[in-house]
Amino acid sequence: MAQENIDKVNAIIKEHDYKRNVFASNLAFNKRFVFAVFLPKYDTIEYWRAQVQGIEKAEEEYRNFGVILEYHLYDFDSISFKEKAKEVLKSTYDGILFTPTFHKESIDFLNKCELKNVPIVMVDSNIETKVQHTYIGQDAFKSGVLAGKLISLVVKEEHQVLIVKITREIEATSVYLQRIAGFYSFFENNNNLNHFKFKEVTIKDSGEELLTIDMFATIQSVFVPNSRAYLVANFLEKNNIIGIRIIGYDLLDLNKEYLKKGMIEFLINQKPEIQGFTAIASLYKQLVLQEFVLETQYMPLEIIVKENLQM
Amino acid sequence: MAQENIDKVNAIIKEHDYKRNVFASNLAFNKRFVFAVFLPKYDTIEYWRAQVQGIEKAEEEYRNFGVILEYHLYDFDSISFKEKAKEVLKSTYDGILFTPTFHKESIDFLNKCELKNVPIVMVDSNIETKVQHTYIGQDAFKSGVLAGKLISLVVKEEHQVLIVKITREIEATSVYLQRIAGFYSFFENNNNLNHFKFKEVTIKDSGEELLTIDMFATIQSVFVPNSRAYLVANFLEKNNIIGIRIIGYDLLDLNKEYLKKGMIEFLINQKPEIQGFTAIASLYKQLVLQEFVLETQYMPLEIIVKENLQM
DNA sequence: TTGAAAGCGCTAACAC
DNA sequence: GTGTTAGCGCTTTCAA
Repeated sequence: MAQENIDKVNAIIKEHDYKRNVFASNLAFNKRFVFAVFLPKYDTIEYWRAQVQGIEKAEEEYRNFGVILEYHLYDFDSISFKEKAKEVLKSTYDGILFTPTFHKESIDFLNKCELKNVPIVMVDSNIETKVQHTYIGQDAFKSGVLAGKLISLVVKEEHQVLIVKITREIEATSVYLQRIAGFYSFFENNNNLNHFKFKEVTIKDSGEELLTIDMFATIQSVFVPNSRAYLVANFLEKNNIIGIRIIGYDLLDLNKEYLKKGMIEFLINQKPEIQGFTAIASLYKQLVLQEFVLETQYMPLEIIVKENLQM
Repeated sequence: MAQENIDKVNAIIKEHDYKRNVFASNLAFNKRFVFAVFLPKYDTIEYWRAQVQGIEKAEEEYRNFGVILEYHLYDFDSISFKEKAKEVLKSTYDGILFTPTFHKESIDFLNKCELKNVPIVMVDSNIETKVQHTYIGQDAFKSGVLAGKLISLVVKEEHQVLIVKITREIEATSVYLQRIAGFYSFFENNNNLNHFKFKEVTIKDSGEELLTIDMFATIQSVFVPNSRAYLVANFLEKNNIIGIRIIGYDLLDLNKEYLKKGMIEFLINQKPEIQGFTAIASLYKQLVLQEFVLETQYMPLEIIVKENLQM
């Protein structure tokens, strides 16, 4: 058809506000949409279990609409990651849901995806790349700023904050570093808060036994920039240290327990279930409904205290 | 067909995990679903504007699926309410979205709806009735408890809280009364918090001019159990009274402004857009997808401070 | 490049 | 009560 006529048709379509009938279209199209879910194994990591719960909810909701998911879940090491990446690339998918757990390997994976021209949705943490993709997750820096604010609310005069970094990853791009940066920036930008002092400790490999009573000697509050707040709470509880306010991240069962007990004051939730659900929904909208979707969807930063914790 | 055969067919359906093809089904059914939106006029009340924004988003999302909305919006008085109620009942709708603004009139409306056997979704506040319906909204009592907690966090030793009731409704079932009940209950259940004293003032008709400087003489914090926190913030700002923490409800533009300025400390958000969206989605799921939906969906209680306010 | 026709899986109307 | 069939609006295929 000549371009001229295409334009004419489009004009008429627009004029009459014609909308394709989704039912007829998809019935005739008669296609299944198969998405790859390429994530860490969730049976070992509670955070990812929540993401997958959201994904499964979406799977159920969209199953009738021809959406099928195939899971490729790796152990939390780069070798397993690369293995599964190969698997994903071998098959032909209509869309890919993925999180950049290992930086270099992820870049590599994305570049290979680009060649196959498959829509990609990235969850949990973003990555700098020219490869076109949708991001659904938190704004880590801002969540650190929020943590700073929350600490500042419960203040007494002289106040010392301990930042406890408990981590096994050594990635320089890690989310928790952005959170800490945001945390400090809050106090820098509010210089009426100069009665705050900070101390940092770093503990490798989730080893609670590396915490010592000395660390908490002059401390009024603790900031744990990842999901391990329960380790600190547990330590303080065991050693009968009271009156220290803990702020942490993520609604893990253990964190929730200490929140209920009052040992943890605040948790910032990044809504992993919603992330997972939204990610699949985003692929569904792009492919099944052929709708335009936003490139970046930041999750709202949810403040959870004992009183608004959902069971 | 004999019951025996029905059972057989159902057994086979189950065995083969047969799922009706939604596309084919709705294409053949070839029906439009028309829902009535029966709410207060949103051009005068910002809270309802947000609800309607969510409704419109759902309208757009589901338009392709045969969903059509018809709006019946009333002025905030019972005469207008009754008028529009009559309108709604005259037409034939596949579903009704509604909020019980006026108690007696709402009961009446619900009873008449029941005769027509139309699915009803109620938003914002619930009502005790035997008429089958879905409720989507907040847990007002719990939100009051949460407000209590938040006040307790920012405490100094001797602390006096002023509860400012600014309202035009006199309904005994009003949401704000449940919030106040929840608020007090928080302090009753935490009797280590007995250094809190409370004072109440009631102001009719959103009249800011009825606030006086005396009211705030010995006050460290203010609880406004509805969306009028901005009136108090404005008064304090004009009179140069500083150091009083305000906690209120709802992300109205004015409230947000004072939150940004630091004049309001906390806002509890009941997510009106999400309520509106969810309400339409619920009708859609019941009718178009013929799915089972939950009878009650409480919105999460969202704590908003300056640092996690979304623009 | 264009036109005609089959058929996607289901519902509703109709005939038996 | 049961079986048959047209047709919903679109995509794809095949023929011209």
